[in-house]
Amino acid sequence: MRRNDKETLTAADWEMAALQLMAEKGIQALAIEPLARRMGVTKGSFYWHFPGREALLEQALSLWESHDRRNLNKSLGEIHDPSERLVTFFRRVGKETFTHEVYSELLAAAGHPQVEPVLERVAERRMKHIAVAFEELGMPPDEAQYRARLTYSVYLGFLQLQRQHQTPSLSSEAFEAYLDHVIETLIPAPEAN
Amino acid sequence: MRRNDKETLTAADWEMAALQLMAEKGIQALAIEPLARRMGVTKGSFYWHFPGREALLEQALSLWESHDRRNLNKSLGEIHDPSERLVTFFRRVGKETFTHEVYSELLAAAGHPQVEPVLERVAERRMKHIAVAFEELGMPPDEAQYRARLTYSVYLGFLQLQRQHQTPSLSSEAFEAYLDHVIETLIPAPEAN
DNA sequence: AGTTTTCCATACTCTACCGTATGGAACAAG
DNA sequence: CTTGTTCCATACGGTAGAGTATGGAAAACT
Repeated sequence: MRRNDKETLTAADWEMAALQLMAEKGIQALAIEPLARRMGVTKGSFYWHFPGREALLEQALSLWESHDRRNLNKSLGEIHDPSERLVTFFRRVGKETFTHEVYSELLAAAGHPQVEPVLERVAERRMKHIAVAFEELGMPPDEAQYRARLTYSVYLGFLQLQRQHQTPSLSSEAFEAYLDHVIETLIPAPEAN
Repeated sequence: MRRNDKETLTAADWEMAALQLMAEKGIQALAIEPLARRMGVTKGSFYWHFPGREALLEQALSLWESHDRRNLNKSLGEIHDPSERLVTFFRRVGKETFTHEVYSELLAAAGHPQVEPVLERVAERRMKHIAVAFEELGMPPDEAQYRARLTYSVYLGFLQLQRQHQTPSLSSEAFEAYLDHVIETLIPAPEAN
């Protein structure tokens, strides 16, 4: 029998704590000893659950990616109107804060050998998702793909500006006005066609 | 009299080499000892020219920012047609490779206390520049500002995708086609009005 | 009860870098 | 030629974190 109480830590606990730390201080701050201190234990614990830092990062990234994948398919997949689906995509930047904070830090670590493939897959999935929506709005496939890349770039750029504190507060009316402009510019009106 | 030959290093040499290293490996790789090794000297040299790592970074950032500022005012400022000016802004991503490589690495280091203010100023300057162009195209100030932010976000997102190797080669026709789409979507046609 | 796992603490070693202290070669100035 | 200045090398001490080795307490099993 395992001790399932909270007296002892599991590998999953370490992975969650790792994501938490990454969301706050970035991936370069993911170090074993500081993390252990934060969890009230020593690294002796860590090295029992994981062979090393690399493995922890690998698992944490994998955990995050599957969360993200589930979000994409479930939350966004259930919206039938493509126009509304695209709008929701932008609005989600404000919600799901944690997932976005992690993503934002991962973006800063592109070039890292373990992070790079994750970023590539996630961006690919999301852009395909967006391209489909534009096709459903009547765009030819080529244009839909370009528009999807453009749309996703806008999203990435917004995250970057957010990191630089150069974006209006997400719940302000300035943000809403900007969002309206973005939607108007990028998403074709459904009834004009 | 100073020895002006190449036997001895200057502070400017260190700053240039620092930018070079940052462009290649990122700002977190800017360490004194590795940099000194690269330059064929030891850190004894460095600590003669600079009080510490912070000062070097400060100077290097300042150097880069003034380069960037000059580029913005000179290269882009001389183009009178606002439409062409905006197009040129996007096309410059391919040229001026070094400046963009540095910028790309700086973006990854947003949140760094010394980097953050630089990024804010640069983005602010550029977005104002872009907003002016949109105003010259007949947009009301509010909309021009939104469109400028949107345009700059596209640019930032493109840089990010480039870091992830998810952008077509800059000299391919796929890139040209995408660029056409971006221009068509973001920049209002001059003769339609 | 005795033994075996499980989980973690402690105490090392090792590497990489920062910053300092000091000496010394080369050149300039007198 | 001597002296001072410029520029750099060498050697040292200090910090932070990675990974290893080992012991030990507590639970789980038999």
